[in-house]
Amino acid sequence: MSAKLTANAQAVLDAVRSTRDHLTANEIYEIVRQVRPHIGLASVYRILHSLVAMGCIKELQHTDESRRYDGHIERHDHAICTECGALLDLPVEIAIPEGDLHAAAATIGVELCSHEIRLYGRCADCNARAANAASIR
Amino acid sequence: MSAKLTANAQAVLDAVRSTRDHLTANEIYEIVRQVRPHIGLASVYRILHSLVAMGCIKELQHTDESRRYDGHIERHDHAICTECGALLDLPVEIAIPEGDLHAAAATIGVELCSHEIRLYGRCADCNARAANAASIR
DNA sequence: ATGGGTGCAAATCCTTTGCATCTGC
DNA sequence: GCAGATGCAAAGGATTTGCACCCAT
Repeated sequence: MSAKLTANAQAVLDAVRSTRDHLTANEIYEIVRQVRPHIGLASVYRILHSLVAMGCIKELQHTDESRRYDGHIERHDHAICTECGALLDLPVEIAIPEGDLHAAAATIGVELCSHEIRLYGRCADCNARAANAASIR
Repeated sequence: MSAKLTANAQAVLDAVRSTRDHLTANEIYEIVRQVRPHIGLASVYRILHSLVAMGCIKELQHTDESRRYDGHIERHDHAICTECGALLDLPVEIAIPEGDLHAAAATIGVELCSHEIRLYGRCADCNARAANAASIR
């Protein structure tokens, strides 16, 4: 792991940061390819891993689908659609007293370093789709 | 999907519920095999999917590793070790005002149905290991 | 020249599917 | 006898690895 990014690594990082979406390795590959046509998918994977290790980006877990990456490392929460599986960023922060978090972590001996809240429910798109389907019949 | 479980499905459900650990499909397969030696891995996968669809168990997303299953469907939070990746249940509930959750969900049009808090930090084992390594040198 | 980064292709791992058979009703 | 469940093997995808090559230092 070098402190300085290679051109490939820089391109990958830019791609991940270029959007608020959560991209898969493949999507990132496609984007980077426009700038560095010779890059291989394997290198994208290798670079993503090292960027995660360096803390430059975060790896997310997405229900059905494959691993996704998030270039926005400030703490933020997510909402996950129970219908289509979309993983959305929450633009607002949900506050929890630090003490509560630490106390909970302490019960199982975990040294707390960060946290995330995940909301589950039907996303706007799926709600619309459901409303639509209902009105048709 | 039948309302009544087949013997295979029952065995899978028992296996998932037999522990507070979060098992992978393979681990579940190994356990179920002791009771139903003829079951195939494919059936375990099929059964896990239908149990999830029926809401009997939950599917979790685990950073590095493969999909895992949780037989305890009451709402509970998790802690994830940033070192070894262990996914632990929190025995205590962290309270968040309902209103805050709904308000946050509303900002992106999500119809809230449940939520989960994830704590990130070093687990007890990894802490011990780190302390150990430090004392040796 | 040396070490790390890279591309390619092959390998691996997890999960799903096709299909013929078997089961309970 | 039928519909759904099952086992097996093969397919499918995503990710990783082996290896030779190339580049910057």
